Amino acid sequence: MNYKEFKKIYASSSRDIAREVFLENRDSIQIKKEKTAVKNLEKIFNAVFRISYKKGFQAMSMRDLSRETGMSLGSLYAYFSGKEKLLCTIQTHGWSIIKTNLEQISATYENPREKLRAVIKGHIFLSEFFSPWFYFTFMEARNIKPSELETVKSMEEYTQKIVTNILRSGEDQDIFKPDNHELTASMIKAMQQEWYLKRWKYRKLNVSVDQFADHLIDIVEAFCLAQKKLLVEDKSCR
Amino acid sequence: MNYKEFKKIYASSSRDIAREVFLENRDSIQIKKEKTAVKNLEKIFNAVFRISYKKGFQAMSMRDLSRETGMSLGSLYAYFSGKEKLLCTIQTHGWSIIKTNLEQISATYENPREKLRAVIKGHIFLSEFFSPWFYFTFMEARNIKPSELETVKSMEEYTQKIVTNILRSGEDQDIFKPDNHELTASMIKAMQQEWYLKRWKYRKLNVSVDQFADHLIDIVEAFCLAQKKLLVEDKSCR
DNA sequence: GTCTATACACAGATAGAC
DNA sequence: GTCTATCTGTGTATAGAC
Repeated sequence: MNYKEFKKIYASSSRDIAREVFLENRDSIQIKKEKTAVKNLEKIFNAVFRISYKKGFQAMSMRDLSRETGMSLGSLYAYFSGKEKLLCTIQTHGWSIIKTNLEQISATYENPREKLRAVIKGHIFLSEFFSPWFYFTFMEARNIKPSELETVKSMEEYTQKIVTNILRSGEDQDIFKPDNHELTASMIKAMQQEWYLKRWKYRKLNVSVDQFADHLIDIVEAFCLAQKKLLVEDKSCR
Repeated sequence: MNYKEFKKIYASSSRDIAREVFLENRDSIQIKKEKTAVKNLEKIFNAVFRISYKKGFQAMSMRDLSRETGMSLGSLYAYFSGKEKLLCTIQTHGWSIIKTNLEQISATYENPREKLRAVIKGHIFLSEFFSPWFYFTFMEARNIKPSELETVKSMEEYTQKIVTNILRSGEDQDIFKPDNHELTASMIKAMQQEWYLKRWKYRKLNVSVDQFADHLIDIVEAFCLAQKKLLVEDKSCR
């Protein structure tokens, strides 16, 4: 699977996402007309991403946001009870995007090697597709209040556990060599994160998301595949 | 080389660092007595790191800093002309720590394989030793003003180029296999960053810096070493 | 549902006593 | 060299007109 194919299956527009958020927060949002609410939520999120990318969420003032969205301060507060709530909504929904999609991908495959590939690629493609959400959830994680922080930390552990488990079951089937899988999973995660944290770098280097994902998988497989089988079975899964 | 040995060679205390900063900024710092200035600079930096780690530099108020250091607002402004300058000083010095030390390590080795190992480990050990500095330079990079930002970006490229060049020269000597070395260097960097960005995770997993560094090197070598030579020369450099 | 005007808190920064 | 007191701008948030 490459990114183009991935998009066909998973594509959901930023409008769709805004609609999800609207439905989840119907009671706390003062605007009741779905169409207007969704349209403005989309505008707000995009503005938040643009501003926070440059100077961070904390440094973004509500006046900045008002200017960028073209909406007044009063209107903004009709959509969110405050800046804190806005942050929290984006964080929570960001994580739910990651979780939902990753679970779906993971469930699609059985064979550990294929599954590992799918999950690694899937995560990268997701992060490409929802790149502002991914960047934001990572960079602004520090700013959420302690009570919500637990949720975020457990999400982090959860996505890592998916990979760890694949490596472990692959070891049981003699497909992957035995090792500290938790540590390997962390390294994989670090490389995946690289894609959305330093996207500007790869645009400059002219590296496509497919190239990046393939390179990452090559690295992982060079390390994880049981050595003796490497030469013999190399072509089996390609 | 392991972390313990590394420390013996490169160890410089946070007091030493504070002294370096003092000497570099003698003219802009109002306090002229070296001993007091250095002692307080050290206190300020440590406080900045503690507070920014939790909520980010932007969210830290000068009053927070005053409370944490036990110094008054007035005193703080005798050390720095403003919050912006404080940020800039830490960023600049952080990068100079990285650059100086990495250059030194890189110059010590000749053989590409050894050199690659040394540079990878060196970077991780450095980031362990100066972990607040590394974390801060990464997370607060967005907040510096555009004019200084160029310096920071070029530093980023510089450290990556060191690794790219090692891989390239290793390829010329048939030690590493041909590949997109720029991309590989990026991946290596991402994994190195993982150590100081998610230090809490590894403390929790009980993974030592030596284990982490060795694991990373294993991954890199499994991928980079020219395949045919792998089995034959495996023990040569260990 | 969206706007303008404004309340009130707190930020960064400085002056001047000690 | 360090402190307290204070200036001034800007931040978040709300009230109430349209």
